[in-house]
Amino acid sequence: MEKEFLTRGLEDEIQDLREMEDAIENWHPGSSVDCVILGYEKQKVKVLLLKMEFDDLRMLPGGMIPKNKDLRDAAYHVLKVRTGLESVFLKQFHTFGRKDRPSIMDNSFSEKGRQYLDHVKLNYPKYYDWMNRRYITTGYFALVDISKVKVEYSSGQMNEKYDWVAIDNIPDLIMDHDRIIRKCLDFIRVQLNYLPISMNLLPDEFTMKDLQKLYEAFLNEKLERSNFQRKMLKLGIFDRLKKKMSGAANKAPYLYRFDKDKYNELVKKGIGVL
Amino acid sequence: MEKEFLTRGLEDEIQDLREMEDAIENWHPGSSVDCVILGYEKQKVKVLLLKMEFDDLRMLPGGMIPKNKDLRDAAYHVLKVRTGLESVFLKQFHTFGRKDRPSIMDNSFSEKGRQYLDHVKLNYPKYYDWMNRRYITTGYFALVDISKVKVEYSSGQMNEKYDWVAIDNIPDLIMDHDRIIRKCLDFIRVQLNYLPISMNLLPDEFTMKDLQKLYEAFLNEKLERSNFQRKMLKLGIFDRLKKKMSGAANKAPYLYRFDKDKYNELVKKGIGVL
DNA sequence: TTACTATTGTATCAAAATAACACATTAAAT
DNA sequence: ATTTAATGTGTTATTTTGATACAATAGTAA
Repeated sequence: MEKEFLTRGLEDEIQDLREMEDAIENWHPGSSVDCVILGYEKQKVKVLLLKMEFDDLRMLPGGMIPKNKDLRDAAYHVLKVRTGLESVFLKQFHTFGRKDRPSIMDNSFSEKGRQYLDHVKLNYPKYYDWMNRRYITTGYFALVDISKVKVEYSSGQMNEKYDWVAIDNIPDLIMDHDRIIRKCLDFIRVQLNYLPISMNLLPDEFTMKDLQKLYEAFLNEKLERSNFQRKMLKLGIFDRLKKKMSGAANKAPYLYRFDKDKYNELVKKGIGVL
Repeated sequence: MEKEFLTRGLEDEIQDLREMEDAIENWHPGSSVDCVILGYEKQKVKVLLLKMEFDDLRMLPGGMIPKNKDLRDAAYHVLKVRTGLESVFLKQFHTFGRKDRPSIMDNSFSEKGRQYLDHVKLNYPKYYDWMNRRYITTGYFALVDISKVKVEYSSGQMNEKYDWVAIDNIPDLIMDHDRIIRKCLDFIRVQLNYLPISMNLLPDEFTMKDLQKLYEAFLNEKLERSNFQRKMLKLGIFDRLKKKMSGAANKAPYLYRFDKDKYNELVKKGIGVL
């Protein structure tokens, strides 16, 4: 019976669910974190979405709060489990606490999904009950370099696959995860000029054009090239390197590097966020 | 025994504590809200602080989250109970979730305070236990007109008196409430120009000088008078009224009124917050 | 080699926003 | 009527922003 829902093998799944049931008593009740992990690839801002193993539903990576862990560290843990990254930009942006926030069970599951849930309900009632409650979730967003991300085969649970999805093309998500992403992007847009987005989302060396495209992807509008360049350079947080061997038939652009020290000075002065 | 701690009378207190114990099962576990209720008086920004009945400790007004209420409405409820006001500006600013957030019991109580807590512990162990756990609290701030506030004799609990305290002179507070206030004020300072502070903190009619002093109180710096005036008028959200009969020996300043409709237009355009 | 192309780095100029200061106005005090 | 102190507004210089121009150059095609 169990086997047919379990692509990872019976033992693994039973092991995971048992561990979950045991872990429950070590979790802070009623609270969770969800992470909007953002990257940048092919001139698109993308968000890391998970896909449930037993259904086609997509979700943000999230997790519970261990009783002996800071809320922020719970978010960091999610990030590390999902991306393998540790010291990246991570920031709280909002806490979602509507009374009618749907639980993970409130989705329209496929036949297979429903069967899996019935299975869990029957065999792991404590875990099922725990998941089916109201949660107040705190949203964090992370800015990461996609090329450095190695998505681990994550700690069991109900999801497996993952995808980087462009923010202008988000599919249907479970619960209120679409709202969480929207709120996150609004938050970022408002304080874009005070965030070290190029430090995190771009590779170590990049051109002004790369930087501009990144801004345009977030703001969803075109910017004027020469004025943008002037503004960025005046910030004084970019180091200009040697020329780039651009394979294009035009003047080769300079490469730049984000200067963390100079950015930190701005943060100290109250400009910029960390 | 009970009487000696209870300034409000034995029956009231027992009634309250019993109600608390009964209410516990209707509260969302592990979460709370705290409200930084800000007003403006005598050219000072002030915050509403409560004082415990049985000790000299001060705290922010806060509360639990009823299971059938939105997080935001829980904050609204606190606001209404404490100020009698309903439709005022209220905004979430941060969620505090450190694992070592002190509980309300972790303060250095006076002899009287300790006796009271022992009393509660002995007679209302369920309530005592509930209060002594870890909470993840979400901070909201409200902007209110002090002159319109009528502090109700609040729903029991451990606090009674209240005070409007200038933000540049905050006394010691319980738990991490000082940190919550600091974070709140930082938040406000950053987006001061996008908040309708004059709508809420000032009386209906005010002078440019009043407005400037309010800004200066938040920013903690002097502003240049004529430039400030020009900037405010250009916003187009203030209606100029007749002259004021200022009792001072100088040219009488105009009175202004905050124009909610014009402000709402700005909000629609993405400028300003509601 | 040379001319051409597309894009870059920088300059220019007008418009708008900001900062510093000047000055005439006026309600109340004398 | 005169004085005083703060207000409403104006002026000027400085900085920032927006729009456009133009020379420089890596590659392409001849």
